[in-house]
Amino acid sequence: MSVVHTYSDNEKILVSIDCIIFGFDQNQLNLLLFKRKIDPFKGEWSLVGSFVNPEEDVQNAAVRVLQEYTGIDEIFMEPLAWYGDVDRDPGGRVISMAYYSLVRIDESKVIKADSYQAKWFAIDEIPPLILDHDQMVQDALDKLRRKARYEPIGFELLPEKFTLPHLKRFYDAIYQKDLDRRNFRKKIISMGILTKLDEKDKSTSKKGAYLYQFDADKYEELRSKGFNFVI
Amino acid sequence: MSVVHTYSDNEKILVSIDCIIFGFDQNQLNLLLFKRKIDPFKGEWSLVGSFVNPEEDVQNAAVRVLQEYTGIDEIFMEPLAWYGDVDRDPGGRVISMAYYSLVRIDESKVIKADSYQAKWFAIDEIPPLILDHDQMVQDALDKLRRKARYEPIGFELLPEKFTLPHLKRFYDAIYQKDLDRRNFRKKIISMGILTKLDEKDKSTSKKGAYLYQFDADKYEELRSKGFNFVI
DNA sequence: TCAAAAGTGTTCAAGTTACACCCATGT
DNA sequence: ACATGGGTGTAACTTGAACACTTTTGA
Repeated sequence: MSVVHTYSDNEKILVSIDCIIFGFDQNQLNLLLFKRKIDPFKGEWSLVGSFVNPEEDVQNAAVRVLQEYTGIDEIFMEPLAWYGDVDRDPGGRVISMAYYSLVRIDESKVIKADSYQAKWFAIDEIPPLILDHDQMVQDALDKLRRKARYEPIGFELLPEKFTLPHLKRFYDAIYQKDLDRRNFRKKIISMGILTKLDEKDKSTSKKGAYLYQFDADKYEELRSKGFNFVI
Repeated sequence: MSVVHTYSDNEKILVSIDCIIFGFDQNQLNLLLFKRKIDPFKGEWSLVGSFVNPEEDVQNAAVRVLQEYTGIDEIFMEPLAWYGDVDRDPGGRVISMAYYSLVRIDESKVIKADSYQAKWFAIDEIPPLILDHDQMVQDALDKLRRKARYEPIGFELLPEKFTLPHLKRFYDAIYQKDLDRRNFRKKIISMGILTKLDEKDKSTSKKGAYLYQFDADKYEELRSKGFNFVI
């Protein structure tokens, strides 16, 4: 009994990955969508995805797709969920694994928007998507909201240098409410994971707001001592 | 261009599910393991699993396996993660999706322990497992610990009727520390999701401890009003 | 000079932690 | 009668929520 043939009685299935790509501009959470290039549903709005090759790790398929479509090398990406119902795709039996990823819109200019007909959509203006992609987006949003509370992943969506009002607008968007400016400041500053810079950003006010940077090393150091990020 | 043949250029892959089955006795978190019946690694300790049939939903494959091996119909089960590296299984390219599930040990007597050589292992006495099953167990443990804090899933592991000391022992085991008896009581009782019964359980003390039941309806009602379970 | 956003401190309520003694009962 | 685990209350502390005024500067 050869090992190689051990599993040969079992039937194989098509496997794909889909990527939910979030961005954040000054006020709004955004989602990157593409016009589908293959049938069925050719020309309709869709997440980006790809079939998984038998010779590549599932995760590599996602990295490959994200690089190809956003042009970004080091992209924040996490597994979300799989979608495995028999009839989820009228094109055939396909099990899809979804990754959500967070990108800085300002770094992703390299997206081949023209050739792929890619477009950023504000989160409350997303058009109907193919298959169960609406569900995937909803699941990704839920996960992002939950995760943003307990881990400093919001910084993945902001520019390297950001102002506290900008950061607050991110949490306002995530929570769909207006946090108290003073309490927010107090809390985030007291964590000691931000570095205040001497520069100001004047793009949203005359007075200008100080720029800050997220200190990932400091965060790791604190975390190893039991610190928990919570907003 | 027929829809059915749209995806036919792409290669299929073997897909399986694996189940991490947790139980809890009086003091210990336990894991149900089985001796593997097929090569490679025949006879070694393993999670239960199965290949996914092209005609069944992924989730149904997990339900099928859990029913078959534990004899329990309505089992608590949630998706955990997928494991998709090319070389994770020397028997062939197999992508596995793992579900973790919580069972009441007292309800699972029907497990066909003899024919399957199944055995409950205390969580700190788990033997080496095949493939990446050790990793799966670790991931499931992490998820269970995180989840047990914010959702009342601990009750899935306890008998229908349980004492507060018993419940506390569950959280002690999860957190690996000794919570304060009085504060624990105060907190869990004040949530208003437990029903106190008139019976006592004397199996662990002479005085006996009152039995309680989890009130799922009440919990749902409170949750819809914004209540958050946190221990 | 004024409109618009940025920055700052204090008070109060609520929740969490720490902690010590009595109760019931089987042996 | 005593050892063992079960049950209860209170005070100190920490954390989160609410809230108003001053500063800067471009137009």
